[in-house]
Amino acid sequence: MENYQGDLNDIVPASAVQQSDMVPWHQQVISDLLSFSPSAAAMEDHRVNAFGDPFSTMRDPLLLHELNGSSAGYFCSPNSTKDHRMLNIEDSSSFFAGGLDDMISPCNIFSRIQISHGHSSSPRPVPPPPLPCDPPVIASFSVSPRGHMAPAVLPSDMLSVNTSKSCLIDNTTASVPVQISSPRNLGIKRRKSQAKKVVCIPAPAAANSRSSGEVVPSDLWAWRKYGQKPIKGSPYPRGYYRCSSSKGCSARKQVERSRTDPNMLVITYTSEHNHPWPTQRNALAGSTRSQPSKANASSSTGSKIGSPSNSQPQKTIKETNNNNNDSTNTSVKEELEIEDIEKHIEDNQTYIPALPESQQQTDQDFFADLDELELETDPLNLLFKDDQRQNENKPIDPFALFDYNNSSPF
DNA sequence: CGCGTTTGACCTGCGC
DNA sequence: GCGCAGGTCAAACGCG
Repeated sequence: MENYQGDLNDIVPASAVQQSDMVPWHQQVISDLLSFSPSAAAMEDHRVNAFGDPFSTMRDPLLLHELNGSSAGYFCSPNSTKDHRMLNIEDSSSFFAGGLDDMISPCNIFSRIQISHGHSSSPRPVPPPPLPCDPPVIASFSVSPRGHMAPAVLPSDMLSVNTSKSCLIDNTTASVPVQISSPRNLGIKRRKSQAKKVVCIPAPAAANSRSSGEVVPSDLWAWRKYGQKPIKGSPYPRGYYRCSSSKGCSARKQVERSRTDPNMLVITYTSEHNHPWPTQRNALAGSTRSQPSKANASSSTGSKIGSPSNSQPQKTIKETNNNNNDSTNTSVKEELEIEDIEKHIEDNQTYIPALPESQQQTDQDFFADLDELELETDPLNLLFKDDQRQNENKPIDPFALFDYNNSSPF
């Protein structure tokens, strides 16, 4: 945790993106995801060293931007440099003063998912040009070990401003765009100094809700709920999840609804995954059995909570590893990929790694399945489907990251 | 029977 | 040091 470089160092402006400028980001996202290989651990070290960000090792679909500089292409205009992803806390005042208005106005769909970067060290980002559009629906925060959260993009009604260190998600003071309170005025308590990443996403549709009414967007990781607590001042409880993909994984996330905008879910990621992200569908789906999906019913993963001694091998993980990783040769490949990625970064280009044939097959199956899901009523889905049609070689639905298997998150 | 969720109890950090 | 509130544990329960 000490490698975190400051309180709000990991603020990242979620640059507004102009769709026309974008390489199909979902393709890149998925490509990025699919590029994972067993020797990723080696890469993890590389990334940590390179960025000083433990979260850069995570392949969480909601955090997958961390992978490399090219990820800026997900949410940033190609004109932006990789430095634009970062914001130093020291410059936060000017950041909020001058850039927030711009930053909270991404209007295209790509900005609907905004993830904060843990990278730090760069000067104030250049705010993207304001775009006339509806209010953004995604807010992204990064929480430093001291619990300070930094907004990347926030719905204006979810922000208020104070003086400096932490940003409360659900402040209701709408008069000022952003509230930054003192570290002692944290909106989210934390047990210890622990790096967190906060992502706001639109709450999944009711189809994904549980009996309790809770909606839980799924991502590519398997999460197991281990607790739920009512949060003072919020009418909505907070759910506590831990990664069930791997029994040794310490990754956790908290899911709660925004107090000010019940349609928004605030997901706080804590700790990091210590294993490759699951690529197989049965591992991709959320671990909630109450969800309608049957296709991945066999995906029961993880150990029973409170039973770390569970010695039963995790079928999902084993399969994932077998499929993904064969590898003795991946190290070399990854090294090459890193170089390639870096080159793309320098060129401000989007890096789209080529997939091994076998992996492509698997992924195609996966996305082919996803494509069968009923998404026709979701404009976003339609949009992306359209995009897919236009890009035959990009059979990837970016919002599958939230597990369409369960429902459209939007 | 295995696995995930629920939920009350307990633990722990933080502010006063 | 105390109390509050967030975070975690783990037994009970439900579902397939």
